[in-house]
Amino acid sequence: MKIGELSRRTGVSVRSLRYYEQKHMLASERTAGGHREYPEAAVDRVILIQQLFAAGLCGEKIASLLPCMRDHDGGPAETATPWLVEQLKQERQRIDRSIQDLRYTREVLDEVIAAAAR
Amino acid sequence: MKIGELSRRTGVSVRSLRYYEQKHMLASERTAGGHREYPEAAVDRVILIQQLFAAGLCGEKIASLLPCMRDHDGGPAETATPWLVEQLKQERQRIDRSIQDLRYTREVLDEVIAAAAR
DNA sequence: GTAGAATCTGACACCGGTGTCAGATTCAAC
DNA sequence: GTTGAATCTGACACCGGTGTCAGATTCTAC
Repeated sequence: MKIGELSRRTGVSVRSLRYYEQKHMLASERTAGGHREYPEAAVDRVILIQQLFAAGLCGEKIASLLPCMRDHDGGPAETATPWLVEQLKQERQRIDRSIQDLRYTREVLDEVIAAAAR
Repeated sequence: MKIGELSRRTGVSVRSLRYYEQKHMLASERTAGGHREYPEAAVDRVILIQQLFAAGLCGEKIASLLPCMRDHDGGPAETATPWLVEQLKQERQRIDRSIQDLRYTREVLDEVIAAAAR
């Protein structure tokens, strides 16, 4: 499919899709004239990328992480290098801390909301 | 205490402390010569601000939220306006979604880490 | 008083993902 | 063939919290 359709189907802007490609998170074939052509699987991949962004991973880490993930169509994929594993463990810690922060802040908000309802 | 000590005790840079004041998140008295002077309670407040930042709230929201929080020293504090309550509820939703995202991403990372350990 | 450390203000830069615009080219449908 | 929609590349801007630098002023300890 073309970039416009991928944008519509994922809700991600055309601009961002091009950016993902530039940062090696998303690949595309090209038509004779140079237009991008995506396989069906690109939809899931873009959604995945968004989710990783939402979790605070930077583009570079996502790019190195993606080839190590099992494509849901069963591609065996690469294995993470020791360096990458170390990075991912650190990300994992960061995520744990983030969840704690978010839980705490949610409690704080709930208190204020409850106080106002009284 | 002076700004340098507050910085040391909270781990937040002097620059950031001044920024918090500029954005009305943190108040200070001034000495005759214009230097900032903070009460003991500022330490907790700064830590709280950091936690709210970490949860993704922007400075403006934090500034409007803070006066509605009970100071742990028992100050009765203001009550949130209906507008603010609406904002906070939206933040709460965002936080819920973030937690979900983070949990999912953590699982993804764990899979990749586990695959590499094999 | 005086020196050195600390603080003051104001300005500019950065990051990284995204929006947006311009001008050129290609695609698709008639 | 022709034309309107879609796509291409490249560039510049934004946000918001923070780093950093410059030059002036104030504080603190001797």
